[in-house]
Formats: sequence, C-alpha cells, structure tokens
Amino acid sequence: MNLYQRIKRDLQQGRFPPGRVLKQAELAELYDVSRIPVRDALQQLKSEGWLTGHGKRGVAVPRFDVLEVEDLYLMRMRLEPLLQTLAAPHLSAETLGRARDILDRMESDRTLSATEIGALNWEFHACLYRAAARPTLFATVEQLHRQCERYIGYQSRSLNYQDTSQREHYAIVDTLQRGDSETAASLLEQHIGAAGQQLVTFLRSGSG
Amino acid sequence: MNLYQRIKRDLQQGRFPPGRVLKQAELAELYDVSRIPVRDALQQLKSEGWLTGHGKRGVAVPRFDVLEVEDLYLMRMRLEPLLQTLAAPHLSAETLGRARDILDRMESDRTLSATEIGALNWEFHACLYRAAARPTLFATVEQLHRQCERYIGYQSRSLNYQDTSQREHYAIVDTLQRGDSETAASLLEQHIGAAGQQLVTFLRSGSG
DNA sequence: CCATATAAAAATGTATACATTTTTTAGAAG
DNA sequence: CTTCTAAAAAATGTATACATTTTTATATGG
Repeated sequence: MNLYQRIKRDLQQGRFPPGRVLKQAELAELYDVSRIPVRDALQQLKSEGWLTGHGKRGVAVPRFDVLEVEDLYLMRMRLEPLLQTLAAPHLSAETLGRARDILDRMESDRTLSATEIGALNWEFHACLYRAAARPTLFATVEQLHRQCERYIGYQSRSLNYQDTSQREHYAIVDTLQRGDSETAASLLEQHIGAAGQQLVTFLRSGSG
Repeated sequence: MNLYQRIKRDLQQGRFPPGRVLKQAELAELYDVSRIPVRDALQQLKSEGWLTGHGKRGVAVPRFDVLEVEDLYLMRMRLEPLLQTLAAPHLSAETLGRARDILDRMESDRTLSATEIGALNWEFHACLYRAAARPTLFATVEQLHRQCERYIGYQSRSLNYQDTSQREHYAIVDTLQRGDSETAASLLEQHIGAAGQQLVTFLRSGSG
C-alpha cells in the first residue's frame, strides 16, 4: 500500500477532521517517509478533492460542502446515462452476468461497511461502463466517483434506502438485458438523482 | 513562468512529437532544473492529458486520438449547457458586457493564432459560467477545456468556420440577454457539437 | 494601546546523493 | 541461431541538505 492510499484511507476514516491544516513535514513524520513522496501524494489527493490547496500555506482537509455534492451528482446524472447508453450495444451475456454477481454479493452480505458498499456499487456500474470502450469518458466518470467517495464514507444509509437502491440496480440490468437502453438510461439517471438527494439530505441534517 | 507552463507551451508548439518518450533526467537538463520540479510538473501534465504515464517507463507524448476528442466534446455538450443555464439567472449587465467585449476583441483582431483564439473562446464562455457560482461544476468543465487545448493548437480553422462560430457566440449572448436561458442552452449545445465536428473532421483528414 | 517594521521561525521549493527497480545487453548453454 | 540467465546500465523513487519564501513573534515608535 503506497503513501497516497494510506493517507486517503486515513482521511476516509476521519483521522484528520475537516478544516485541519496539514504540513508536509508533519505527514512525513507520521508516515515515516521523507517529504518528497508526501508532496507527490498530496498533489494527487488535491486533484481528487480530498485536500484543498491553501496556496503556499500547506493543504487543508476540506469541509463538507453540500454544493459540491450537488454539482457532482448533477454531472453524474448527465454523463453516466450517456456512457451506459454507449456501452449497451456491446454488453455481452458474460458482462451482464458479472454485474449481477456483484449485486448478489451486496445483497447477501449485510455486514458491509458504507465504504465497502460504495466500492461494490461503483464496481457494478463500472462493469457496465467499461463495455463502452470509451476510455476518456470513463476516466472522467471515474474521477467524479472518486470525488463522491469522500462523502459516502460518512453516510449511514438506511436499510430502507439500501433496498431501494438494490431494486434499482436489478431493474437497470434487467432493462439492459432486454435491449432497452433508452429506458435503462432513464432509470440510471433517476437512480443517481435519488442517491444524490439521499446524500444531500443526510449532510444537511447530520453533519453540516 | 513556472516549469509546468514552460513544458506545456513546448508541447503545444510541437517541440516533442506524439509518441516521443520523455525521461525525467532529459527534461531536467533541457530546462536546467533538478528532477524534483520535473516530477511535479509531469504529474500535473499527466492529469490533464498532455502526457500519458508509461507506468515506470517514463512518460510519453500521447498520439492524437479522435475517440478522445469525441468523448471530450460529448461531455462538454452535456455539462456546459447545464452550467450556463445555472448561471443565467445571475447574469448582470456588466458580465454580459464583458462577454461582448471579448467577442469584439476576437472579431477585430484577425492576426490571432489558433491558440490565442482558443484562449479567448474559453474566456468568453468562462465569463458566463463563472456567474453560476458553482465551483465544482466549473472546475470539471475547465478541466475538459484544458484537455481539448491539446488538439486545438493544431487546428487551422477556416475563416468560414471562424465566422460561423462568432455568429453563434453573439446569438448566445443575445438570447441570454433576452432571458431565454433554455434556448441559449440549446444554442450552446449545438455550438459545442459543431466545434467538435469541425475538430474531428480536421483530425481525420489532416494528421491522423 | 495600536500600528508598523524587523528579525526569527517555520514551511515550502529545489538540488544533490543514494537506493531500488526496471530494462537492456552480453554471454553461455542448448 | 535461439533462448535463457546474469550482469551492467539506465531510469525512477526516496532521503538528506540547502535555499527561498512566508508566517509569526517581538520590539519599537506613535
């Protein structure tokens, strides 16, 4: 596990609270490396929204920003249905099967953490998106997901919502299997919108 | 001018041809710095698509990729009208005036290079987008523009197309000034689509 | 007591030196 | 002549040391 991943994990787990300012030297000592790899990791984390550049005053852990979440989900609502539609004609039975497997795994194991559920969730959609063979579009969508990750870890999703989400997932696969990519795109858009709403509501009520 | 900007400029000007592999030590000597700032600059350039990571075999100047251009413009067609629509209610007379000024400057000076036209083009749209006060959405759109820059420098736009583009720009401002943001969004989508088509056609014919 | 200027400190940026990994090349065996 | 292996060369990754910039603390003048 490289430094970037270690710092990111610790940010996910709330080791550094929002607003906290981090110095290169401090991180270098904490993770027992020199400042050079720290700088590399910080730049990457900044580009993914895990940290914000305070200019030359070090970096800070950004506070939760509902407006950012709204933007991220708005963008995903526009881009992911597009990508899924481009993928639809290339979906093989095997790919659809792998997607279903991921859903089944999420369904059967009820001990998963929010972060783990988030990872499987993305793996499900990514599995479908990859069939489009559109690397640039995929990369941008993936980056938007990475930016969302920062918020998802804190979300204690209700079991109720988790069930709804899973039903939507199965509906999307079913619809794609029927070859109705247009309806599947519409379902996906609603699915993302609902997830965004859920997250925004949670942020507004719980931890502003 | 920092190292990142210098290398980017040289990439724009074709100093390093597509496919060329660049070593840290080589760049360090060329630009007369050590490898540390080179590494920082390379990471940034990679994240913007100016270079592709060859893993641990150095970085390479990517070849022109029509599929990448298509993806970039598809995404812009989805995101920029959204951003402009969000900005529309906040557009002041002053902002609209500044946008017009930029267009007038492009119109009057016929000696501008493709890169300079591209910069003004973006400045025009960004001027409108900023009014939305949606930093996250703006940042993603800006990044897509940066990725497009790599291709635009090579494009020798016909005067004919340049005129068409300018007419579309004025039409967008006029429509926004009338308060018809929906039509303006539609015009913008067509505008981006046309620019993408133009670029794809150019790449297919000229320099594959 | 407040403002300002100056010095000390702390933090980031960069160069050099070393370590580790990867790639290439040379050589020997089949 | 090909193929596998091992050594050397080259490239990236990292640590230490130094330079520059920025911030903070302090002291002095108003």
